[in-house]
Amino acid sequence: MISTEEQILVAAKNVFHRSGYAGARMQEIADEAAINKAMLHYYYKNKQQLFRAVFMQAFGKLAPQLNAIFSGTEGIFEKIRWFTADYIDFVVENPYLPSFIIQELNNNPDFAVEFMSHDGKPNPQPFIDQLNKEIAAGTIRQINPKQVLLNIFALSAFPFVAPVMVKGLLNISEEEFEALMEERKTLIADQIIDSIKI
Amino acid sequence: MISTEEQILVAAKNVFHRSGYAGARMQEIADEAAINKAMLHYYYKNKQQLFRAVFMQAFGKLAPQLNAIFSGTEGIFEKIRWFTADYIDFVVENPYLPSFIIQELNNNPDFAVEFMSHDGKPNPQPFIDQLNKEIAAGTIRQINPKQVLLNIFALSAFPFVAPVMVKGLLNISEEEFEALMEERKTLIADQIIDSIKI
DNA sequence: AAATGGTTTAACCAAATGGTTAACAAAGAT
DNA sequence: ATCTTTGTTAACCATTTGGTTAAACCATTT
Repeated sequence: MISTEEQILVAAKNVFHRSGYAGARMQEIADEAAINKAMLHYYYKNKQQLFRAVFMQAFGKLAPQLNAIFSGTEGIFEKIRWFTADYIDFVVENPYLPSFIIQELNNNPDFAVEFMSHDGKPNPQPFIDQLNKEIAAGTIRQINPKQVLLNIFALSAFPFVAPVMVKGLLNISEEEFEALMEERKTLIADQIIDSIKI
Repeated sequence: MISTEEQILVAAKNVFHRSGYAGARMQEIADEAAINKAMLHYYYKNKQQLFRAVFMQAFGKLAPQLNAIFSGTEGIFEKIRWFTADYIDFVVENPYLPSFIIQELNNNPDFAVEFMSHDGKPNPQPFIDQLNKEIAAGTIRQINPKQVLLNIFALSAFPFVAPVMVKGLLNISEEEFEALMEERKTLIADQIIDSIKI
């Protein structure tokens, strides 16, 4: 049997991911957890605290993915291939995560700054240094490392951040979407590597 | 002197873009428009109607950008260079637009399907056909046109969809961000063209 | 100047919402 | 066995929120 506290967290995750902070209702979370609304406040002081727990858990899942590419010891091409495939695999299993995190960071500026100075925040500097070193050594093209990083994120994350728009515009079903994402795991890496290799 | 109805729309745009549908408060919109709350309901039946007006106006600004690349008569390379530069220029002036549209499409599934069957919805088929023709003619590489389209959107839009996350992770100021975007106007196009040209 | 019609306001209302309380049950601890 | 802590519930509360109403305002027409 799963503990009530965890039931709450699971329910809260579902509701917050589905509706965002402002759109989520405490009653809806209680219903989804099949418990009394008062229990929410027994385990978590208030909506903000509950949200914080959900958000931190969400980001806690994503952070290792980012740190892998930032701090690993592998070569750059290796890292890129590895990250894009891993990231897409992971996000297919947790489709609401990217849009949830990005939306809430956008909408709660005060929360965002507090969070951005947090310990768990991944630091891309090692990866940028690595790119600069390769550039200096002449092994890759002279491209702004921050642009490379941005491209990796953009190509990997965008379809999951804007799934409704993407499916709507491309006029594709959920299955076609997943097939596209599968194809993307190698396609993206190839394109990024092509864009930096000499 | 600007009409009250327009004052309301401007204020509503600001508040909705800032806080999203669920987070927006009618009182806040009234305050921002410096009018009585009852006026909102005099000109627009209710919150949903007001939101619809704002959303349609927002998408109405973005649609021409998309239709340009979808239905223009230019060559593909030309189109890509033109679109990326134009899109970034436009979005720098309207920074909240992409995240607003994508967020609301994600959060209001019923609204999304209704909207996706709307007339104004851009149709990418001509562009996809164009890519397929070039592939058949052997003038560009054999790449899934939908992936190309997705890449164009991802690379162009992502930084504006996740500005807080991007600025936070890359640890850059607003000015640096804008400089990056300026650089991106040509960089993105080069990369996409590189990825499809033989 | 009286009537007309659109516009604006202050006050009000019902429902929704986040949160609390007090009683009660279960489970350990003494 | 009894006391104490922890978990759970139903009822309740204060505030917020979207929305309404009726009266006042004001420009134009008659």
